Amino acid sequence: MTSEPTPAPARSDFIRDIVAADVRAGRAKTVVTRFPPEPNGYLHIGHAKSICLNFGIAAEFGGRCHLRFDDTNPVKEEQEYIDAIEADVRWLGFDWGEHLYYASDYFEQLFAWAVTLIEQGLAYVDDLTADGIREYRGTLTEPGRNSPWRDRLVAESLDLFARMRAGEFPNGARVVRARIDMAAPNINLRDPVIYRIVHATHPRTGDAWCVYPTYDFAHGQSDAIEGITHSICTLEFEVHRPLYDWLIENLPVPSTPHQYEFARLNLTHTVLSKRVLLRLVNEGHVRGWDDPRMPTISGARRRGYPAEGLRDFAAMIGVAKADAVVEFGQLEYAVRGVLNRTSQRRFGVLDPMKVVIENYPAGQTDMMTVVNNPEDPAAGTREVEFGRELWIERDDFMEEPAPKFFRLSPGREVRLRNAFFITCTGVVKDAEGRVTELRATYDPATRGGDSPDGRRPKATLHWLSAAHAVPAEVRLYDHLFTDPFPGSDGRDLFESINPASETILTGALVEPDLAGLAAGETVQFERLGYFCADRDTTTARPVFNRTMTLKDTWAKVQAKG
RNA sequence: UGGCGCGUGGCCUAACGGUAUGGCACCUGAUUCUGGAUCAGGGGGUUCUAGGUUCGAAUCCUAGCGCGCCAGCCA
Repeated sequence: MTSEPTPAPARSDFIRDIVAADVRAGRAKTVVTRFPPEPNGYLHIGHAKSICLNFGIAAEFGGRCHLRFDDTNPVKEEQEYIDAIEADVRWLGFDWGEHLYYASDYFEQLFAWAVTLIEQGLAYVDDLTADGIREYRGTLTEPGRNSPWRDRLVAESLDLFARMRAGEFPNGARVVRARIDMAAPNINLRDPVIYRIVHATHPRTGDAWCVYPTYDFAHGQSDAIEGITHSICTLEFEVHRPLYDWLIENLPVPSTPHQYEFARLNLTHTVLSKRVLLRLVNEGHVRGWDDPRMPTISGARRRGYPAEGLRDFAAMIGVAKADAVVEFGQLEYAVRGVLNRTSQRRFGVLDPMKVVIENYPAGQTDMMTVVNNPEDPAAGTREVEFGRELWIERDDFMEEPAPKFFRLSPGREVRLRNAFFITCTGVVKDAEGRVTELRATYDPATRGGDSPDGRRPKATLHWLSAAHAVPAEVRLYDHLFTDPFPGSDGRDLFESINPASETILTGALVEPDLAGLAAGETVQFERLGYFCADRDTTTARPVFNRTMTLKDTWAKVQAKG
């Protein structure tokens, strides 16, 4: 039996502490959270952190988590994004059950509540233009001034709001604003806009509306309608909380949700901003939202990151309020841990070099029994063809071995994994003097990879039978940005896009059965890393994405010089 | 500058007034048919600074410094 790795105990954090205290004190009978994406782009790893937090808390406290699309801005939102977001959340391993909602489901109620506010003198229709509103808003240091329309008759505002809805006015002609305090030190309280005119077709409501609530007016009220107890969002909304609370207090909403903020995720060597990601896609820097280099959930999936790895990562980095930039290596550590125990091993040679075993009979084929996954005995073994002509990795040979290089070189013996010991007896060179082929002898007594006399070569190499290996395309991936902090210090982040973020190898060779690997399946190419069949793969032309390399001590030794 | 928030080894994070936690990274050793994995051990922190309260401060108070967010009819 395999011992299941004990899942990291869900470490507590300040939000879980708050939820626990609320449950203990009876302030929340059932914990209800929500993940509220705007369908204006694909989800990224930062969203994964939020998804794990919201769904995780709901599960841990026996509550529920809603998936709610914050679709209040039809000019930026699309059905394609809605579909992709649902697929990504599901793939990540979470289930919202019956609780799929849209802010647009509440448009009628939201409109009615805006009317309520107007009736109470807590909101008004403003005829100022966008520029006008900006001028009246004041600055960080100077208070704003009241709009000339701030004290207009309630009846007049009501009439105008109805006509706004009826489509009598063009975009931007008027807005409705909450009537709070134009001198408030918190600018979000200086009569924030709660409704605006947008003549655009909404992905769900079509042309039913031409007035749409702003985020501030829609979010908290949607939370209240759904009975959300803990509305968890990122730090940039902290300054909106007083407005969130003001609206909940002044409206006859059915429940009293509270907002809590945590620090969004930042990762080195990449960018977690839908705006920037959209540009990378639109400007063709990548092949799409699910390009394996993208930090999107769909990109991670195509790259070969398992959902469990992303969840482990989220648990590992924790949740706090301090702005943080997590090293990319920590993500890789989490993902590699999952891949190590779940991936079957195979042989793949990225940069092939021919080896001829001179004392092995031509035309003969031997079947070697090879372990599929040393971490998982249940994965069993497979039979791999061995012959006189083999391929090994070019990097595994050095004519003049560097210090600490203990792979193959003339006169040296190494082990071919699960096969035989071979000794390099000679090299063949081309006109420029470059080694193109090796000659070797094998020791028949070492069949299977062990020597009866106890000899233990310092290196074990992966290999492929030249007569059986199949060609494959292998796509190597590296950081999307060379700069660990793209765009910091005012630099243009597009200038630090890594030109070598993708390297396509067309001359790689793999074990024959890999031609049939289904898209999305991951294997470890022994000694090289984890590779996943890309969705472009075909039996005739297998294509693999390198998810990530193995930890490489030799590379580290080399780097030190 | 006004408001809000945040500063704990290279990175992330814990501490809830009782003498700095854990993970990543790094180093060493063991083990190994992947220079992988695993196991064991190790180095590294004047907890941003300066005052104060207290028997005792990373925690509380004051001041300063640094960083982030807010002046969309984006979210």
